[in-house]
This record gives sequence, structure tokens and C-alpha cells, in this order.
Amino acid sequence: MAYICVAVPVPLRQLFTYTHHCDLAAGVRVRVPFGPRKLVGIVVDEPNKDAPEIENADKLKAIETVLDEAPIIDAVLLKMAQWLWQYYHHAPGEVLHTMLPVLLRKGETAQVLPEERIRLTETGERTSSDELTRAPKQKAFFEALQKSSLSAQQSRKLFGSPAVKSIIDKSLAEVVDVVPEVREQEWLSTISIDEKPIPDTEQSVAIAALNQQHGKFAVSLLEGVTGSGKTEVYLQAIEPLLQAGKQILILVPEIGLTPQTVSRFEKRFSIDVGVLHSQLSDKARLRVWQRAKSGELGIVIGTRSAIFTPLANPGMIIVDEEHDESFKQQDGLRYHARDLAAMRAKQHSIPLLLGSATPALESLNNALGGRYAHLHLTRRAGGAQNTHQHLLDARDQPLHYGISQALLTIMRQHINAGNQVLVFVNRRGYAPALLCHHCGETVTCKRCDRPYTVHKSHNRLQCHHCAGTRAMPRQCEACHSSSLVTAGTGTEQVEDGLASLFPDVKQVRIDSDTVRGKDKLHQTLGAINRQEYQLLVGTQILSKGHHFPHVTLVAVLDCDGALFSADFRAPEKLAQLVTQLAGRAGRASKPGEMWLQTHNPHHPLLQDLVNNGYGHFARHALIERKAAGLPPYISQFVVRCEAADSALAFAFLSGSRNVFAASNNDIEMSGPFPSLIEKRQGRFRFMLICSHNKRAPLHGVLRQSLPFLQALPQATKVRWSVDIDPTDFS
DNA sequence: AGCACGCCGACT
DNA sequence: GTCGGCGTGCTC
Repeated sequence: MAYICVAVPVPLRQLFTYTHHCDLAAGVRVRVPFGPRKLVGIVVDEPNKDAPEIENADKLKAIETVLDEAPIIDAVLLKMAQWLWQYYHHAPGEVLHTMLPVLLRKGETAQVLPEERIRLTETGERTSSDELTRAPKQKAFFEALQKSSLSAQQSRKLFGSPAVKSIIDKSLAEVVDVVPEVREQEWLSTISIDEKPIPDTEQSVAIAALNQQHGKFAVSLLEGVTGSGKTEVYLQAIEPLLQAGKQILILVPEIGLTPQTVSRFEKRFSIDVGVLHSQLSDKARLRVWQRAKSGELGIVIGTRSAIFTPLANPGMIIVDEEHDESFKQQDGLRYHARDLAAMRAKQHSIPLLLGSATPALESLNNALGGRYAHLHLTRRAGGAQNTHQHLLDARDQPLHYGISQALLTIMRQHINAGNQVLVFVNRRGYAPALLCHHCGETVTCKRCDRPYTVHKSHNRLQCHHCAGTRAMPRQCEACHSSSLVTAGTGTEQVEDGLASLFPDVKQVRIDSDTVRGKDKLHQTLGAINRQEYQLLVGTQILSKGHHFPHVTLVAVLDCDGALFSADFRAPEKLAQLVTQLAGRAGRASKPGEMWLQTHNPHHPLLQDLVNNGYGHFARHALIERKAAGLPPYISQFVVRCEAADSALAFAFLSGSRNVFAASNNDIEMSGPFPSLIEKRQGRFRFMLICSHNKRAPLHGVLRQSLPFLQALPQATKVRWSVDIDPTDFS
């Protein structure tokens, strides 16, 4: 009789011991009884400290069924799981759970299932496609079948269900179940290198440096301005690895995973690329997981959670746009995919490549400190000029819909020259608030205590925190005055204003309200690049991965919010946004300019950004972070707590603070204080920030204290969570 | 997180 | 007399 340590998917920071007639390998799934229910757990190797002693072994239950013949999680991923639950102080069962595709969590088989394929029958083989001239769809399908059998699903998608059905009804083809064969390094039989540009000096240096790193752990930061050809470096750096039969894992931001990105890799190498994104069906996701694990796929591209994809022969990991915030999970297991990529690369002894035009301060600090290789691309391809950036003093200027007269004049010049103008507004909707002109009271969402955003097109108010809406009120709720006015400026109002200021100009608004769904966004972007519009108004979406060759002027309407935000990362985020935006505009023949409208034209950070660029700004911001004792020079974690009863949430964090202080009075704490968004969906939110200049003691305190936090009287009545290395304080 | 057990209120 | 409200406690 063997004792087996199992991670069970419950939010408990412990493992459970079961009995079984023989030993089981770590990484195998088992169905186990757990209280009154049955759960799918995963066997782990770690000796369980919380396990009962062998004397009271009679309390142990037996494993009900073993679900896998061989481990479905390899040693490196198991090691990563262990690191995850220790570093993020999370429940082991939940960690392993998040690492697996949904179907495998549910206990579904990890074996590759037979797939429905359609092939010609004997009758079909003897039939000529000329007999189907009157049915073109059927003819096309039939001719495709003459070349090779097809998957049933793909056939229906390509030729339509009726055509497929007719061919089968005519007994020309039949449906058969076939288990797809596993062909490791399948891509080696088809790989060919498509025509590729000759790299410039900087690119060659980067590629050569990366070629030295094969088979060993090394991290490189590729700091390359927008349009300098980072992707070309990725392509040429992975080429020898692919040819050596090594797999490449590429992480991209959520919004950056476009069909164009994928097809660029597919086209260069003529190989299948596995794609993992949030909208994939569970079945499709499992299939990519299987093909990556068996070594069939040469390249896997995916968003954050793709870092958990198993690989048979890993050769390199790439994190593109590594500064992007979407790499940090913001609920549940709050991991950072970039950190995890480093951890994983180390375990596999393979290189990690981080690429960005605007590196995260954390990565830049590692590069400057010599822990990462630092590679630079400073020239835009094709001789394109950098966009010139200027500050525009908006003080005492009359603003028309949030735009100064000076800026309007510049916009008119660019439009008259036949170019496109991009107006960047950091706010959706019409206006961020509706307020009473008489008493100054704002109309607020009662659930969130935040001003409603005015959405004029629907004539409604919308709360951007809880998504609740209400009709536009006629009177002030406080003084019953009927003179309600909008305050501040959102995309919708800018769009309205520009329509009256530039009545002759076609404009389009791009924000999450106007472009719901990827298709709509791509359609709009296509129309923009065909110059169907001269004026573009939009939010953050515009800064992510799309190019606007005809835009020669980028106008940023409000930089001031970020300069005085309670979030110390706000200036860095603004600088990244502005720099990314500048990089999207103009081309060789059409140099662009950017105007940043501000009430603080002498602010040192803005001055630095505009005069010296992001690289300089970021290096300076690092010095400020060091002086102020902020990350990455210190470590942080935050305890968040939310409850309908605000006093209860506050009390839990006060109690937590006392627990931490008792454990180690060296750690610095601030709070508990309300979150930047104090109330969301009817719940009050508070946080307690804990910092220390060394990571180990900080984590030590947390490890010691967690059982006491769990035992606090409020612990079961509130929702609380721990966020290690927080990046978002909203 | 689930799920059962348990102890008080308004109903056929 | 019961059905059901959700507070408390446990899960190898």
C-alpha cells in the first residue's frame, strides 16, 4: 500500500494524502473522494508536511480511479507549479488546475480522440468530377477529396453542410473515424524559408547574439523602437532552432494576437502554427495542447496562459510587447507570464527573448544591471523618421470640446494637406460626469459611488465600474435644478465636437463601444488605411499593434491625469501609450508629429519624454523609483479585501496589519485604505500594501501570517486575496 | 469553493 | 407540525 500526495482543486493551501495499491508518478490525474464529493486531483511528488502520521492512516481514503497511464504534466511544468504555489502563496490544487486545459480539469481523457474524416468511397474513386458540373460547391468539395481526405468539420466550414451532405448521400464519400497520427517534429518535413529581408547592422548583431544562446538559459531584452523590425529578429533568431527540431513558444498581448501576426510566421516557414487565445473552444484548445506536448507543432503563439503549454523539445521562449499589462493575471492566481517565462526558460535551459519598444521598468532595470543581455534596434526600417513630439500648453486657453485653438489650427493644416489626424482621448463615452450647474452635485452610481459617464448616443448614463445604466435625469437629485451640464471630455463628446468644428471631414471613433468584436475592429482599421476617414478619435485600442501610414498628426488631449495619479505606475503607462501611439503614425514619405496637450508643460517627466524619448524617460523614472523606494528596488504585496459592509472589509485588513506587524516589524505597510475604485458592484474595496527592500523576509512574513489571516473573525465574511508584485492598484 | 449539518421563522 | 433561511465547519 502506497501513500500518494494529491493536489485537489479547492482553495486550500495544502495537499492531501490518499492510499493506493501501488505508487503513482507525479503529474498523473486521479479521481478522489473529497468530503461528500468526487474531484479530479493531480499526483505530486512533494512529501506532504500536513499529512497525517502513518498511525492514523485509517483516516486516509483510497484513490478511486487513476485517469492517466503516463503523467500529463512534465517535470518542468510540475516544478513551475510548485514555484507558483510557493511564490504566489496560492492553493496547489488551484495552481495545477489553472495550468491545464478545461477538458482535462474535468477528467476528460488526455489521449487524442478519433476525428471524423471524410474520404471517397470506391464509387467515388471511379467517378469523375465532371458529373457534378451543375453543383459547383459539390464539385469543388469532390475535387478536394480527390486530392486527400478531409476532416468533417473543416469540410462543412469550407464547402457548406448541404454540399457535404449531398456528396455523402450520393455514396461518393463516407465519414470514417480516424485517430490522427502523432508525428513529432512534423514541421521538419515541410519547413522551407520564404524570401526574407537582409537584416541591418543592428538586427544582425541581435540575431548573432541570440544564436550564441542555444541550449542554455539566458534572458535578452530587445529594446527596439516601433517599426525597427523586432519581428524580423524573432523570425531569423528562431530559424536555426526550428531547423534543429526545436519548438518555439511565443507570448503576445491579448489584443496583439491577430491573424496577420500568425500568418507572418506561417508564411515565413511554411509550417503549422498553434494558436491559443481566449475565444478558442475547449476542444480546440485541448487539441493545440496535445499537438504542442507531442512535439508536432514547431511554433505555438498565445496570450498569457499559453505559458503553461507543454512542449516536447523547447528551443526558445519569446515574449512580445513584454511591457504589456495583460501578461499579469488580475484575479485568482495573479501570476505574471513574463516572470513565469523566465522561470520556465531557466528550467528548460533555453533562452528567453523579451521584446518591446517601451520596456517595462522591471525589465529595463534587469538589462541595465547586466542580468539580461541588452539588444537595441534604434532605426526605423525603410528610413522612416521618428514622429516629432511636442508639448502644447493648454493653460488659460479656451477649450472647444477639450481641444485648444492652437491644436485645432494644427489639425486643420494636416487635414488640408490630405493627411489623417488621430485624436487620442483616454476616456470612453461622452463625458466623465454629469453635474448640476446650480449646486455642483454630480450624478453618481449608487452602487459604486462614482460619477456616471454620459453616453449621449443612447441618451443614457453608464457606470464604467459596474456597467449599470440609467436614463438621463432631467433634474438635479439634490437641488432639483434642471440645469445639468457635462464635465470633462470623453471620446463621444470629442467626436461630436469635431463633427461641428470640421463639418466637411469624415471621422470615425474607435473605442470599445464602437468596435465590439475583433471583426468590427479590423473592418474599421481597413477603412482607415483606405483613407475613408480623415479624422480618427479613439482610446487605448489605437496604441496596440496597428499601423496608420496616412496619419501625420497625433493629438493627445489630456496628459495631466496620469501625472498626478495615486498609482505610481501611471506616468510610465502614459509614456508607453504615447510612445506606442507615436510609433503607429507616419511612414518614410510622410513623417508624423505628435502634440501632447497639458496644463503642466514644465513637468520634468513630460519634458524628458518629449525631448529625449521613452528610453531616456524610463532610465530617469528608474532613478526616481530608486530614490522613492519603489519597485523594482523593493518588493511588494498587497492584500485586497471587499465586502458589502465597508467596516467589515476595513476591519479584516486592520487585523491583517496587526498580524504582519507581530511577525516582523521591519516590513513597511500602508493602509488599509480604500482602493482607487472604492466601490464596485455594491462592494466596498480596501487594500493594504506591504513592502520590504528584500523579497525573502517579505515572503517569510506572508507565509507565517496567512494561517492567522484565515483565522481572523472577518475572514469568512469578506472576500480577500493576496497579490504578489502588484501592478494595478485600481 | 462546495456541501452537510444545525438551529430558528412563516407556512401547507 | 414541516420547509427552508444561511451561519459554521470540514474536506486526506
